[in-house]
Amino acid sequence: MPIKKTSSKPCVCAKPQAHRQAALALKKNAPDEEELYDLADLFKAFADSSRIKILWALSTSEFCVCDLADALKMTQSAVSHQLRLLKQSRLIKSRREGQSIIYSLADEHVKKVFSLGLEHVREK
Amino acid sequence: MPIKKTSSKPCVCAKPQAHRQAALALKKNAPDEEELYDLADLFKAFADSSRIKILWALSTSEFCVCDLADALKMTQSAVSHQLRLLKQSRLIKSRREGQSIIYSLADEHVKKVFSLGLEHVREK
DNA sequence: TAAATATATGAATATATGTTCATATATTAT
DNA sequence: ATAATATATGAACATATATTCATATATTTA
Repeated sequence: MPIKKTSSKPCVCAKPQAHRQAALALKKNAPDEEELYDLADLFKAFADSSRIKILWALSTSEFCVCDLADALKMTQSAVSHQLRLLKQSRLIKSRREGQSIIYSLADEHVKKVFSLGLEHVREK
Repeated sequence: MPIKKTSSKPCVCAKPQAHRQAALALKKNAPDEEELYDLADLFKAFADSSRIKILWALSTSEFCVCDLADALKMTQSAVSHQLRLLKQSRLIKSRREGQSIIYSLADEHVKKVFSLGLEHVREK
């Protein structure tokens, strides 16, 4: 990773005093660096329309891979790759059932995030 | 955009009947294609650690660009580029105040999404 | 008006990521 | 055991994107 150059010097902006105090408060109260990375990673899982579709489908019912592919008009391979990412993000879980692997949501968080997001999108 | 090949034929999976019905229900009740794209786009705005940091900062206080850069150890240019994306996503707003442009959250949705995400990340 | 400060932006670059293709692995049926 | 079916995965490719660098624009100050 390259070394990030910071801005050369603090600006003389409209609210220097207020911002200095706010910046200090930031450093004290902010979630630590790692937690913010995890948070960004969580949202990355939702940040692709293929995965959104998969998550939406799984929020209505569990599915095996090929039925997901069929319902979402995606190739089996593409679905499988995305399922792997979603599982790594702990958003979904799976179990084997004969030849099939059945995928489902890991918990209720996905539905909550989903509906909150939809709320925002629909407000406009 | 390339033509997506779908899986060649429906599988004979463990729960064909249940999944056929679920797939049909999906097509009837799913948010339309465009809405799902918008939803993915919304989460894309949260899906980068630089933007997450910016949003976190703005959830505690309004800031001008250079104070943001200073507080987050980013270059002024990088911050400005990201602020543009966040504004396009309607997550933040801005006003001019003298030489400075002051940025702040557009509404309470960001905080809600944020805290819901943190909840998930912290549960593990 | 000229200089200084704050912000925005286009081009270039490096990196990340989504899909495809080919193929490997695992389970079931014959 | 062999064939068929379901899923997973590595490599290659195309695209998206985050940052940097140089510079443009806008406001304030001298």
